[in-house]
Amino acid sequence: MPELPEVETVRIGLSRLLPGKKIVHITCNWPKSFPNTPKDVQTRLLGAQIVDVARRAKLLLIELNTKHSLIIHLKMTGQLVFRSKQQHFGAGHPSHSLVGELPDRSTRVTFTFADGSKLFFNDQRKFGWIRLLPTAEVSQIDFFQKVGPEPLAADFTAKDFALRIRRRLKSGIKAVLLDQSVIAGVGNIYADESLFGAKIHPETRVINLSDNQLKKLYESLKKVLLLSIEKGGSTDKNYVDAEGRRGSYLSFANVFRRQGKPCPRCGTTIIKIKVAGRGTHICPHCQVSFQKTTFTAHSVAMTPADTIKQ
DNA sequence: CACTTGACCTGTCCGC
DNA sequence: TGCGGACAGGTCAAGT
Repeated sequence: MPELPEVETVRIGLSRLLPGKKIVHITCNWPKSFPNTPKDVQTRLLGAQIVDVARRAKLLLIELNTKHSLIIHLKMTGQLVFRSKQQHFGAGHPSHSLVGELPDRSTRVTFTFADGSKLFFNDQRKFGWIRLLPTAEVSQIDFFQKVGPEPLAADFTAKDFALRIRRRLKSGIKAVLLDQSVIAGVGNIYADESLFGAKIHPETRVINLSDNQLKKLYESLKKVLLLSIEKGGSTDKNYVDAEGRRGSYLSFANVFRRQGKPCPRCGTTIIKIKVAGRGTHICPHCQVSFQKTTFTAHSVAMTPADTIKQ
């Protein structure tokens, strides 16, 4: 489930390994994973050298010296694993790698470089994709036209965050966090973790969130994203970094995949519910709805849905 | 407009 | 043991 921290971890690894590499060969056994025409590949990609590796939202951008870029979305089960010539022949794969000999059953695309090293695009569920585009056109694709700001950008303030979240006043806050056109890069794991950190129930309507709650959520979101990047992201089943290593954030997670276990703050058993069509993990004591926290004990507890109906 | 559902896919797990 | 079905969740498109 690569989200911002996982894609950023891959970017950090690839930006150390790939610049200067010259592409000499490409194979693809699932055309939907890399739908460019063979002619495009032949003229725009073979012989190209990698200049830089960048990230925007959950997308990786590999810039080439041919005024073209590769855009890669890992979706749920995508992996980009680099192997040097030594790792590939003779010495075997590195011992720290979670991934065995490559290519394997899930390998969709293989890039071979002039020095004999390789980059493998593995994707068990085939939802991910790679596309080749003129670099000048990258910012024009639909996704980049509508995607929201980077939550970790230095100039992205709590005020910016609140303004963007409040464009969806009637929606539940988790659905809004997951909406890539509001804020870039947040998926199921960091939505749950940031809401827990801010003590907000994921079904709370945005209209019922105070300035202070949104400020807390902004801080909580940035905190979990930064911690996860520090820990190399979250590996549930599939995710690995550019060298095939797992991320360890999930052992620091407070609620995600911890249903049945005690809340680290209050000890109440964490539960899993369904919100916005996603599995959602909450502490039912810490994360109560806005009304329940602001009305006195003897007043009638109203759910956010009740408020909307009135 | 906001929300839900289905599509894209495969591997895993659960119950029978 | 095998089989059907639910589930996992990023994004888009279509339907309510």
